Amino acid sequence: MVAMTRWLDPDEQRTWRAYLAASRALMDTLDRELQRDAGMPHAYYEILVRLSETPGRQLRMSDLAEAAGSSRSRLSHAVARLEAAGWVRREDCPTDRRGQIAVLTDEGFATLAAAAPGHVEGVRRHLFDALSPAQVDQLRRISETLAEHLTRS
Amino acid sequence: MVAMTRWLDPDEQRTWRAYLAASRALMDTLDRELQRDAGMPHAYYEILVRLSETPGRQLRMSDLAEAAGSSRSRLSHAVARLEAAGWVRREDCPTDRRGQIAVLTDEGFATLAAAAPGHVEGVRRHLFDALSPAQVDQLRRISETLAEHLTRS
DNA sequence: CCACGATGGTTGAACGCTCAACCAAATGAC
DNA sequence: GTCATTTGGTTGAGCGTTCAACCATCGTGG
Repeated sequence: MVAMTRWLDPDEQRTWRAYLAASRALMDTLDRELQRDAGMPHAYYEILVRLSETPGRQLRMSDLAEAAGSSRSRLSHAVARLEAAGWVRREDCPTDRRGQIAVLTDEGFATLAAAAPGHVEGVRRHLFDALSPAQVDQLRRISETLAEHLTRS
Repeated sequence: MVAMTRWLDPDEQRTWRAYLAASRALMDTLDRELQRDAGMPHAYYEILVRLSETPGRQLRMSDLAEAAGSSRSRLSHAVARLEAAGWVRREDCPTDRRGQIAVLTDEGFATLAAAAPGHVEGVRRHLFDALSPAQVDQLRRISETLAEHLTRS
């Protein structure tokens, strides 16, 4: 028994293409701005943000990977670079000898603090300024639904 | 005069983080599926799609870059790989000696045709199946607004 | 007609991500 | 206690993207 492909109807096509174009353009723009103004890609910025929000500004590698929506491998490479930049330091975990703890350094925090206003301004300009309050609400619900759906599958 | 940063309020924060998580998870998933099932990343799939929709299945490099939302450089590298795979062929442009035309080969078309059902199924499962018809409509409007806004700035 | 700027496209180096392989430590079964 | 499995994390190779530099050709003003 062959399952027929459930092709996209014209509305879905249009939606999917618009979504692709918009999300690519948005992330490309923000990534370029961040690279230009702060010397780091958005993925690295997000790692620093997650660390900065944590008591002690530190997190187990695994937890940090989960928080940043990253694979272990990606995070490992990323933290290696962030460490070379002096923004993060690695420490051994006292309770689990396999564990590593990534710690945001003062220099990393300062770099983040310097980068944040410009980046937030970018997010506002490129995303929120273009949408009505109702659309922002819709986008939140849609995104939460999708994120939920994707982690369950 | 120093402009104060217009920080995100809690709702906007939540929206932005949900959006980031969802779009990253969605594209990561689709990219992985496409790589596994068709041996190409999503960006390359999209290039083949654009070519396939065109009369003669060919496009000037510039036009193709625009259609695929890609930089010239990215496209140049990508087409080089697609050419090595035998899915695309380059031809000289008869009317402009600077120009290059990317042509989808029969083999490229066949590969695309083989990959499409699985990919479309993925888009449906991971995106449309999770959303109500109203949400799909909202997502389309939001995306079109954003895409428009981003190309104007 | 020619000089100059704009356009079309490519290239190579640097960088980030993915994938699979790998090691070490923890956990659980017997 | 010992062995197998799972978990935590790293590594290196291969690939795709970016950025800046570059070359060739086109179009235009003078």
